[in-house]
Amino acid sequence: MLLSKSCVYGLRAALFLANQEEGKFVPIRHMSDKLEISFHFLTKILQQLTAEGILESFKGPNGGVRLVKKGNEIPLIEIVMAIDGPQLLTECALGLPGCGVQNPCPLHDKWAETRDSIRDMLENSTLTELVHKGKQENLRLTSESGFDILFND
Amino acid sequence: MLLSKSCVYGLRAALFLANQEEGKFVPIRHMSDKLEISFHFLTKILQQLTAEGILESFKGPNGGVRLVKKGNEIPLIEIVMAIDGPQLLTECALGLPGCGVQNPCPLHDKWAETRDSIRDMLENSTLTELVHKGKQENLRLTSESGFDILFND
DNA sequence: ATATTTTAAGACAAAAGAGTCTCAAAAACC
DNA sequence: GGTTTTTGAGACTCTTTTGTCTTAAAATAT
Ligand code: SF4
Ligand code: SF4
Repeated sequence: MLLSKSCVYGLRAALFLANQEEGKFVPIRHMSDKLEISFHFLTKILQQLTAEGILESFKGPNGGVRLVKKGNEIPLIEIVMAIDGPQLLTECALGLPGCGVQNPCPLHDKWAETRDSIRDMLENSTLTELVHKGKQENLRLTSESGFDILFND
Repeated sequence: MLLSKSCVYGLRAALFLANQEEGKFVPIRHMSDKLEISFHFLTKILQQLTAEGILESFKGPNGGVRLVKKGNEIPLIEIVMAIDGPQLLTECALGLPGCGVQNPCPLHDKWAETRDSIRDMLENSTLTELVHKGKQENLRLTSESGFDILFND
């Protein structure tokens, strides 16, 4: 898998938050219900995002979690870096240690292209952008079986 | 990681074989030594490739393993499919089950592009192609620490 | 103050991936 | 025939990822 499960869940939660009223704290429980992710697992993941300064949290009633920046200022790459780290963009297809431009393996050129296209995708898509696209096209964020349309609900 | 460890090892071994005299059986032990991969682990992986008809094996002295087809007829994708299966090209970035064109998630378009670029890379590079590139540019296939240059050795 | 709601932290368990080991089976050589 | 060399098959262990659970701490409300 390109992204870890944690990262995918983090992205889904971030998209969910970007679709909420700005500045409002959203309880993790609410998100875990809507997104069909284990509450405790999601909590752990969002704690990482909080630690990285992407989310702010607030305890107690009316508490929850919210985006620090506006959704249109957060490219997907920020979330991916916070959870999966930079390996995705530094690691190589053949998994050789110490790979680099100065001593590349035979796959380097093609892989570098591909990696760039992955980076482009993650850098040039913001949360808000995807949310808007989701609303316009009535897309879903949860599983097929869930019938729980995130956008426009 | 994009590819599993098994898949990476399988690819490295396949490149190694493509660089050997055509039709010669190469003992797995020899490869595991050269490529710095655990013999038993590599054996298990190559057994998969044999089961998939990508390799032929022969037991006993002078036995070993060899490519069924010529290296220039084997795109990387064949090895990847044999070991990691088709998930890489069917799975989605957000990991939603039942994803598809008819009911896509908001990331679909950009991810589909990226996935295509991965498929292109794997379909349009043959083993021989990479071996030639490796020879021309004196590239390596093993780790930095190993100093064990595969090509031209 | 006390009870309630929420995140924080971390122990714990289950599942998957990576790697090791043992023994069997086939082929060759003597 | 017996020994050696090799792959085949599968049990087993170790590690990482994924997921669950428990307890603490902060905030609120009554
Ligand atoms: S040289 Fe390029 S393709 Fe090879 S391991 Fe390094 S980054 Fe990956
Ligand atoms: S719709 Fe596209 S991006 Fe979304 S899960 Fe399916 S394949 Fe992936």
